[in-house]
Amino acid sequence: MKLSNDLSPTKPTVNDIARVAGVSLATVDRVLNARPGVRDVTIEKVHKAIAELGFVRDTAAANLARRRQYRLTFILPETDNEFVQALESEISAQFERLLHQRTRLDLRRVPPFDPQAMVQILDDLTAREADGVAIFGPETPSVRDAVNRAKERGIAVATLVSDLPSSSRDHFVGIDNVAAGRTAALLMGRFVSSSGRILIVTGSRLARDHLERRAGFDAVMDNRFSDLDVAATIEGRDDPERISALLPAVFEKHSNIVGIYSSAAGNGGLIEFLESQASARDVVVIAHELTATSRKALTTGTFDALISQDSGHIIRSAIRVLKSAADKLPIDPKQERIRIDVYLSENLPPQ
Amino acid sequence: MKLSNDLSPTKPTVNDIARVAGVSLATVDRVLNARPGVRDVTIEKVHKAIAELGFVRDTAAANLARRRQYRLTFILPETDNEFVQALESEISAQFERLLHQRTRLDLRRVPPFDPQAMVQILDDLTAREADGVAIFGPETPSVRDAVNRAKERGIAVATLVSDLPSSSRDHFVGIDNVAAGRTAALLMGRFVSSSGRILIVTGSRLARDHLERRAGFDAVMDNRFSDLDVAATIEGRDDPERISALLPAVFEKHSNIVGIYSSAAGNGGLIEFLESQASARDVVVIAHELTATSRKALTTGTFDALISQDSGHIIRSAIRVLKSAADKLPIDPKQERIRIDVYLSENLPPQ
DNA sequence: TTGAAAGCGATACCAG
DNA sequence: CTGGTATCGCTTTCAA
Repeated sequence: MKLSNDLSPTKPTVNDIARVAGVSLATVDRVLNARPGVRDVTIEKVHKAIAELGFVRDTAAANLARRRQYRLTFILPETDNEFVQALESEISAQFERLLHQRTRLDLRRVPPFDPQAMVQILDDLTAREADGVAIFGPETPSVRDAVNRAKERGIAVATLVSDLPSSSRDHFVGIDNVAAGRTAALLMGRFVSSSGRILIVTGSRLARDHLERRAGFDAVMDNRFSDLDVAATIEGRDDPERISALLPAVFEKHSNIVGIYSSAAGNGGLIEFLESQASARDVVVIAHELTATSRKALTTGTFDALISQDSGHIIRSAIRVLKSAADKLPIDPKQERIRIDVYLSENLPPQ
Repeated sequence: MKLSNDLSPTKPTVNDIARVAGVSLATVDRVLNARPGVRDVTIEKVHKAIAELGFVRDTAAANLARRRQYRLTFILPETDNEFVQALESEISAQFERLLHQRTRLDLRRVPPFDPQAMVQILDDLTAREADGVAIFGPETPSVRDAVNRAKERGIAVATLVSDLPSSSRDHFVGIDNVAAGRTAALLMGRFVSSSGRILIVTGSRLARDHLERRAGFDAVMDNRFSDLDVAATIEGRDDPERISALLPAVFEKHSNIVGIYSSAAGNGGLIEFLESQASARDVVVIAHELTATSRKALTTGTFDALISQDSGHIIRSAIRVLKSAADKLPIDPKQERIRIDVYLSENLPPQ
């Protein structure tokens, strides 16, 4: 580590380069920004001076001179799902702050699980009105193609929460959902004290995140906890009403349910059912996302653990990542890694 | 939410204020920076213009004009403890990046658990050589007083990992260690399958973080898992050799140890002992901090869970917090909250 | 192809 | 007390 200690190690500026290379400021700028109209020999001279001086451009000054404005668009599903609401509220929290940092955020909502609506907005977005776009939506070929078209128009694209790995998106902001499912399974296996059946409540078959969680969960269950049997699945479509309506039949059919893995949204319906059902008192329940509802369920003991991803981190990361992509600058992978958070009743954040 | 959509909402600048208030740029600057020598009526005029236009100063431009340099000093214990090493490596990772952002980092090391050495450095630090200092050290009255003196000299102070709540430090960057201990106990109680004794390996009685974890752990054990008995404690002083030397006697004395809570550093010694001891195969082990060593132990099954705090987040947060304190600007509490991470073998970050 | 000079939004020195 | 003006580090016309 070379944590130098010089008190005034004056960093080289464009002026220094111009002087050393024996050219004008304008030429230095042309080379720096790869603008045309400079002879190769001149380019060489400038590059040499840059290397020699160890010059790194001051982004703040550059953005000031350039009057750079970042315009970022978020496209989220229009739903009252608490996790999505949390994402929205993080976006508006950043809105104010970023206004004073040359960054303007725009939020669009599309009907959930509706690929066409997403495609529509994506296709209507021009590079003039957005430097980057972050989307949270279904994984379909049409969406993938729209993403690729947006990229070709010069718009940076990030996928949020649920990835579109087949597309040319710049970055995925979210967790490894297979690992999240595996983590849920591991906790389930260790928390359940007797053998029995496990019930899974999934979301939609169009959502890659839901599918991946399910796959991870099943894999660990099969390999490691053979005394537990994944016996039933409800496709809840993130809808609390639907979930609470479907649950009674499942519990009637299977007598020995010892665990429930709620891998998507709509936890309200699950909680309502569990709290009205004395026989479900000892069932181990593991769900996703820390929200007001799930937090309460964890506190009262209805839920045993939560697998989560930090909505604030996701939004801040998406913003940083899109800015970097727009400027073709590298990111700090460590800072942008979204953790698979595990919450128990004792490590909940304050409030 | 008012996510406006104007394409060019030209933010007001100091020039606009000067024009509207009918004064010069210099006067606007005086008022903006609360400099003396301006009549009250003039101040009023300027303030009115500022409010009217909704002006917010562009920090980047201000820092450019001011040639603002942030000088931040980190003081860490000089130890080969992996967690501290991770903090150091995060500091040097930021060093390069920040060099191009008008920020210079300086790292000083002091002998561990040595209050006087810390006091010395703190007292020698002048406001000219540091805008802020982040310290990770023991909690003693002498350190507390030195922190207060540094604050009085105009240096921003943040405590890292282990707090000094009685001092006038600006901010604590780390986790709630009582809650961390409680979380460890909850996992312990749910993972252990039979009744028996629990062994605790602590660090130092001078370290507030270790004491707090211990208190949290004991509280939950007592209240919630009465079939488990915290029967023995080793004061490991973060020293692997010492820990592996002390363990055999404890295991000889107590036959039915079913769980070990390693609440401090020095995990290497614990792992060495456990892996050489066939009888310890089924002991549930919960330790702190994700490091290369603990990661491996979690992967092989020697450890069952890890309670951790993200070293990258801690360093980045300390930097943001100290900068804000130096500028007397507010922070984003949500972004600065360090999470109590729970790691199981399935949710380890890649690599 | 190249250079001179005028900003970007704010600060600070020097007069008056 | 107040104003004019150079400057920070970089970009961007406009001419040459």
